[in-house]
Amino acid sequence: MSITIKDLARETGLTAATISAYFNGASVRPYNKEKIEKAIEKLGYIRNDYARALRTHRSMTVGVLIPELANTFCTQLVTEIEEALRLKRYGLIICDCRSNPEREREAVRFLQSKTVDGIIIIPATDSASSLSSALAKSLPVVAMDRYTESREISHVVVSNRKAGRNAVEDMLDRGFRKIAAIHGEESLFTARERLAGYREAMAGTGFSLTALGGNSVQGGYEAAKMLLSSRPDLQGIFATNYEMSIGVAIALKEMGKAIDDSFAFTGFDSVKMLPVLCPGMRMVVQPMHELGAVAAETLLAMIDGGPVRNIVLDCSLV
Amino acid sequence: MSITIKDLARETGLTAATISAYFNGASVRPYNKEKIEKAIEKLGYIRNDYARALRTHRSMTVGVLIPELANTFCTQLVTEIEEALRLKRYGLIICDCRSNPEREREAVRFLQSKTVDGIIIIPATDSASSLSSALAKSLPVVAMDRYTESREISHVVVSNRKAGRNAVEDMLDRGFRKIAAIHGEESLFTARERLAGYREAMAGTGFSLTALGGNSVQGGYEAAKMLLSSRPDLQGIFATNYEMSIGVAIALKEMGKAIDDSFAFTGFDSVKMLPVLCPGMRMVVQPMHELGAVAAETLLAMIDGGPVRNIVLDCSLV
DNA sequence: ATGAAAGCGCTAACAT
DNA sequence: ATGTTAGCGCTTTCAT
Repeated sequence: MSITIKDLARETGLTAATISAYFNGASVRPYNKEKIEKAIEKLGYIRNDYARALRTHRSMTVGVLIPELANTFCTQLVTEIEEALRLKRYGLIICDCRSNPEREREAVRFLQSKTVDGIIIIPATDSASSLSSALAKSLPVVAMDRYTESREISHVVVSNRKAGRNAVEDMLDRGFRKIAAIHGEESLFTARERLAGYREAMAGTGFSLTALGGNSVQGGYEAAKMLLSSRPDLQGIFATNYEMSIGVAIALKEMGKAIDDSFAFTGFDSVKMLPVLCPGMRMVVQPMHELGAVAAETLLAMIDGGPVRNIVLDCSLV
Repeated sequence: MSITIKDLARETGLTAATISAYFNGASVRPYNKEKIEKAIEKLGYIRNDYARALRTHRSMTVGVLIPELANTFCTQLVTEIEEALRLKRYGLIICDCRSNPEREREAVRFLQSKTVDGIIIIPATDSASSLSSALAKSLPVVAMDRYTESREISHVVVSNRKAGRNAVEDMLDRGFRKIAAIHGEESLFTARERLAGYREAMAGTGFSLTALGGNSVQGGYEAAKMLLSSRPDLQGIFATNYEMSIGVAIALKEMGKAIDDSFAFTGFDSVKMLPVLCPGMRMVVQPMHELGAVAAETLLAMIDGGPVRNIVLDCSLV
């Protein structure tokens, strides 16, 4: 079938154990080392991770489980995680579950059947129930973006409420008063928290106006149009996620509403798109790089027996 | 360590071989079947794919290798592929290589070390050299989106040139004459072909105007602004990929240029964004679902000893 | 520094 | 229908 360590043994006249030793950094006579390397090259040997993992109970790969591959936030995060793990010589198996808890559960089992050393998940719901099979085996798990109710897994999230509060306070500080929020379903942890931040900031002003944008471009667009036409006195909009921010920006452009002394717009996350779509606006940006790095680091620490950690990172306003 | 087939054997009083037979669909006494299922449930058994693959030389997983996780086209395609493979009970390992040939090569080896049964790749370059280690082991490979020079791998692509030609001919048919193309680097197969389609369609008109948009939102935006301001007589724009189409749409909106009898815009692929950003425009859309399905099907056929196939699918104009 | 031998969890003859 | 046995490719004592 495939080239194995035995083929290398035959080729070099050494034994499988020596070849293995070579791969695992034990000392090998320079002369033999050279022979081994030549044989690897010649035969195109690639180590079989399955066999290795079977023996060592370490696969040097971690599973990353996200709700949607189509979601920019998720893929950005995965990219950062990958970057961080690759430095530690860990591989990645990426799964998505189409925001479907049933599939999420399946995916966890898939990852376990590949004997990953740990899982980083952006949970599709606030529940950790799809992780039960992993937790039963005390497989290390790090959840990102939202909290689950589980105490056995680490969490790496941003301070959504504070980010929302800061964003709105910044608008207030600049003299805008009548600010509306366009938010996602309150069943979502992040949407709920960011909206709570808006409410905290607005509490003193006596003004409050919120519209559901369903976390979609279309939803944000429609909500913005609705708000702007029904409330011509509106002085600002705060949108609580990427997609809705895009929708709002499109609506503003379409209605000829400029970002100036009389109107402010603060969106979320849309670093690439928004600056060209809507110059002058402000944005809450999540520390993607740090999120990925910290999640990776936390997971690896757990794999090495480290404790569960709950880490909250701050967003910045740009 | 983990729960193994032996634990099931002990729990049920049967032998490992019987449990294995159960998993592989052989006939097992109903009474024992029930006992096995109960034990699986009780112990939370998850089959170890590594051990299984080690024995069977089939991992029931395929590798999917894409240039960028951040690229919508890629992730959409992966989603479709996943959908198709899941029906055949195949799992997926997704890798991205940041459009870096060196990483692509590494990723291929990573996938091989996981003994995937085959690879579906959206190549980062026109070369198949990063696949050499896979081809050396005659691992089935399907390339998507662009051709490579290799005859050992299957290709599933769209008729880019024809799509470009059709798109532009459609504009010509509607009476627009002075049509410009905003295209990507000609080193890219798809960009080159789509531009060639534009040229073929425009050949009879005596008009030709092209601008490089670098396949980015920003690039498309700038190219459109440049074209529109330098050529006020322009009657249409054809943008040859997703990102540039978005950029063009933003530019049009910003310049107050409407899609009407005097101006046409045809973009590429942006099914979700463009309709809200720029109603009335036309779009070339690639048959994502079919692409994914055909690629999956072709790969599975190859895994079962089927031949190399080169498949070209048509795009539609919406 | 290298070899011999056992075993990781599973499947595949073969025997019963 | 089930048990016995051997072995997939690798690592890991334990000898040498």
